[in-house]
Amino acid sequence: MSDPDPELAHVTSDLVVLTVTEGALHVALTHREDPEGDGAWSLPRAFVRAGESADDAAVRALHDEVGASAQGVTLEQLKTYTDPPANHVPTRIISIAWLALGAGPSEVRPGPEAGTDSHETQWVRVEEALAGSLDVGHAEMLTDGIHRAGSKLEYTSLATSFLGEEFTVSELRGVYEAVWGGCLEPANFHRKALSVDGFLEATGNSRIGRGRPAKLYRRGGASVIHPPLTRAAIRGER
Amino acid sequence: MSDPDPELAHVTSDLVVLTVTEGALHVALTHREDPEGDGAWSLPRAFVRAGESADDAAVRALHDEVGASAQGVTLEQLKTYTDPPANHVPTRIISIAWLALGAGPSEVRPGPEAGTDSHETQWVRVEEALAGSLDVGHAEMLTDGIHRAGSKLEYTSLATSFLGEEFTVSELRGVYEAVWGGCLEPANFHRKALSVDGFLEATGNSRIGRGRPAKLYRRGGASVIHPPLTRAAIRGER
DNA sequence: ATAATAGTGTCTTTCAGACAGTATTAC
DNA sequence: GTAATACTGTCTGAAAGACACTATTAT
Repeated sequence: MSDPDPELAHVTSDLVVLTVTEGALHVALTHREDPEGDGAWSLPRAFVRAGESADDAAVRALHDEVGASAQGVTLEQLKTYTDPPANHVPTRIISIAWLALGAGPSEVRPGPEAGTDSHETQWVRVEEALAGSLDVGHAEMLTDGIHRAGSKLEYTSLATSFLGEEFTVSELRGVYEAVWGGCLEPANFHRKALSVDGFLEATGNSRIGRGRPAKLYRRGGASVIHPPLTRAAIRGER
Repeated sequence: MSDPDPELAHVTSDLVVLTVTEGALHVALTHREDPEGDGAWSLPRAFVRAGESADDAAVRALHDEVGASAQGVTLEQLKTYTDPPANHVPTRIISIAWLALGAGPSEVRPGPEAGTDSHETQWVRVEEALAGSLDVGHAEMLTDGIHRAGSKLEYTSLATSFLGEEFTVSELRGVYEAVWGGCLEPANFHRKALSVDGFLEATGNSRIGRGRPAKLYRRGGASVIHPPLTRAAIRGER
């Protein structure tokens, strides 16, 4: 491994933090206040410090910039991005992208006076985020994260990470519909979701709404869904 | 993103190069000749140089250490490893692991006199590689790579990457059996593999063997298998 | 009652998996 | 012929998807 020109680089952990609110998939973005006014949006990120692993940095970014603890948050490495090789920055930065699910937006945006420093993190609909001006490379990370989340919904119990302690089958279906971007047959989804061993666990409680009250469930012990909930069942636009 | 202590690191691309020979899954390993005699085995790797992307380094490692061109080789990023944070090396090294499929062992081991420098790369059965003394972290990369390859066989046409230009359905089945570590019902596999649109394309040729000659196929245009070839069909030991 | 949502019954079709049976070669 | 491998036919059971139907609330 004789190598004439190995390069030194800074390393960051960049987070694709996804959540489902109001039936739509949202991503956490930070707004860097550019002095020139036209500040860009970017994913929450943190440099990997000495003695720290990339995981540690990801957890730190989650805490400092999103204001969420790593408790109950699914954190999974997505991919590492090394392009562009050199812009005009003195040292190269390589970015390890992470997918974070389960950091709900309830804690964020505590009001104008509560913020200690400027973690101006906002939850933006993913379509808007992709249409707007994201930092270089961050759009790719976001689409990669959405695709990964979509795949994992099929064969893992990941969808429950988007929800609170107790949830209804409809709310669970809403997660699938938001991430996959389509409609699912409520009746078939209901049967299917309950048929998977260890996916859902009845709590005995109910939630009243506009129609018949829905039973509440918590996530079960299973992490793999078999047979999978296939994306093929999506119908129509939304 | 005020960060008090961002660390500089070297970056390497480490390759998990898998192939199927003699019905068994093999991995390419390089033997570093340690002066103390007891040299360790490690995955082929290359430092990411200035102006180079991690992909470039992976391709270079594939060429220099495995002696394969990137032509026809499926190269896919696996994961980035940042532990251990600091051993006694002055600068930290973070490793981007890649999965490489399709670099057959036919070109390697050109005989003792042909090697320019010591790319003493050998193909080792994965069970042996995992049992032996791999470099720190490389065992984890190898198991991650095997798992990833196994998953991708289910829903992509990746298996054909392990084979040459023309192959029989039995040879294809052999790939699945080697990677998944089990037996598949030949009759059902045959029907299933041929039923997937765009997976296999008949060439019209045949290969004679011990029994009835088998028709030859080349890979078709499809990259996704639907419905998937499920691992659930594995039976028995081998 | 009506609307709305939750949940069940049931029918059809598709497909996986088992395995019997046929085809084509080498010996 | 036998052995061996390639391939086809057919049966069965499980599950997906469609959709009609019942259940339970708010208004």
